[in-house]
Amino acid sequence: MLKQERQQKIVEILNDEQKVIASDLSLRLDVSEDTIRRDLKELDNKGLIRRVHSGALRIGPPVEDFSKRQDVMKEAKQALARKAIEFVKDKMVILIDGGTTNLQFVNQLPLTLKATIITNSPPIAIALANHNDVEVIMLGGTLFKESMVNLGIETVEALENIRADLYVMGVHKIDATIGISVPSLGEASVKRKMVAISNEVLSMVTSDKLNTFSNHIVSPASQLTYLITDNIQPEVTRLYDSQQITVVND
Amino acid sequence: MLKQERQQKIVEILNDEQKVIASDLSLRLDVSEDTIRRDLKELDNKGLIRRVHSGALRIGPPVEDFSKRQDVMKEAKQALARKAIEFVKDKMVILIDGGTTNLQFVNQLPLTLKATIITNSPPIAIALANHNDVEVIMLGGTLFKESMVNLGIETVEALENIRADLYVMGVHKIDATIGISVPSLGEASVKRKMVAISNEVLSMVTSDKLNTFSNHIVSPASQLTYLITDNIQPEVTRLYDSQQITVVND
DNA sequence: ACAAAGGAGGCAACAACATGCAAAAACAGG
DNA sequence: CCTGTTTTTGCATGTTGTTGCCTCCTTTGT
Repeated sequence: MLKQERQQKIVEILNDEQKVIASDLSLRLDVSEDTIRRDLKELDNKGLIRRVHSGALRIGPPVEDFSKRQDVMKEAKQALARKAIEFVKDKMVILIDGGTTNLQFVNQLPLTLKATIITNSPPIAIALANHNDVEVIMLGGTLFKESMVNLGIETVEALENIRADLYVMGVHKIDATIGISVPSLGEASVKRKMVAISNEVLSMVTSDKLNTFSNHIVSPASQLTYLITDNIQPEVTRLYDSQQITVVND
Repeated sequence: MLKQERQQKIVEILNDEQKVIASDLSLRLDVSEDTIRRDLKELDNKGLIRRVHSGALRIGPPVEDFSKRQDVMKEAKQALARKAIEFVKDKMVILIDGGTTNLQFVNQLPLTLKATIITNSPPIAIALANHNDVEVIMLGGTLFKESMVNLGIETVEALENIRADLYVMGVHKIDATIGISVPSLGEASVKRKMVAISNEVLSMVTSDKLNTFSNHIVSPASQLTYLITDNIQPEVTRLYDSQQITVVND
């Protein structure tokens, strides 16, 4: 039995029975109590359950869908996504394009979120299928299979009639002076348009992508409103700060 | 076995079983675990699956009833799909909308197929991610989560400029005299448009859908070019045959 | 306060993983 | 048809993740 599977089961049990005892789980799931405790600790850290002595309690009335919250990403990326979530408010119109980090981001969105989400990435759309109060608008185009996003003039044209509160941009490469760049022309033009029609732009960037660049420039870094990163070097922060970008570190 | 083929299979298995273990896949697909891991990594990067330690998880699970329908009459649907494949030739422009039967259909398409496939269903687009010689064009719209298709005026408008050789229509209900009908208005208008711009129309219909109808009529049955069914009653066949529809039974 | 149960942290065993490399297969161009 | 190149694969290497056990500490209930 997979670890994730086991943790999912714990949450499910907790949804039915509202309290859970570690020693009991150990028998039911056929692992040691130590493992159960570690599971409970992890789930508590994610905010999915509330740990108490001898077991755990259900966190609240809303039934959490666990499958949307699996921990697959590296600690760094998880932290980034969690930070980014804070900038999302109900009733927003949010534009999201592709990328693994963005996918993790939508997986972290609360199921109770009420919003309109516009995306050109089929995997992102599917990941939002369980969010009942999110209206998903899919942008058409030619499927670019490398990164699973729809691109093309149709995509750009469809964006003409749209205004978004927040654009969550997937970033391949970023350099404080050169700007944000991608390896393909099609992606660049769509992203550029998305920046143009959005009030604020947010990007989650792991530190390995900082200070790198590719051949197609999307926009200067200064177009970013929020830069979520796990970088700790203060000079990098200053570099972006000086461009009026809100930098969020861990 | 080709790499693409293998990855395709992994996604399929994951659709059925919602979890997958690397060592298990290694046996089932008869390649080393290293290769499986590389596959999982690639698929994860594309956002098609979610990697976890020791295996991978399905990205969904998609909408509850959508995934439930997956199992129902699966055998029958696969059989129909196999029959339908014969009508697909290289270089065709094929229009496909949603539905589990249609999903089975694209899963059966040979990886070597060279074609343009236009769809308003994100799961269908994703299922085609490994077909290197298929250009996938995704139609935008508002995601209708019940059946996982994009609908709306944008969708209909995008179809204006398109002509297709073959439309593979997902059918909820069909009656020889009443025609083809669906439960929602949005679906009806998109399907109607799709019929209008396609040279030929093919539908796979399991026998339980024959002689049933819903409230929104798409078109008379006579619009169908091919009707693939597992029905064995000759009088039903005659009924459709008399409308110049090519009926294919098992 | 004391005994019993629960929990934290360290450790070892084992499984799963990433990476580099070389052989084999598929491919492209002449 | 042959040759050089790229892709794919399996293996060997060292690394990381997961689990159970152990010890020592903390909480709980009486």
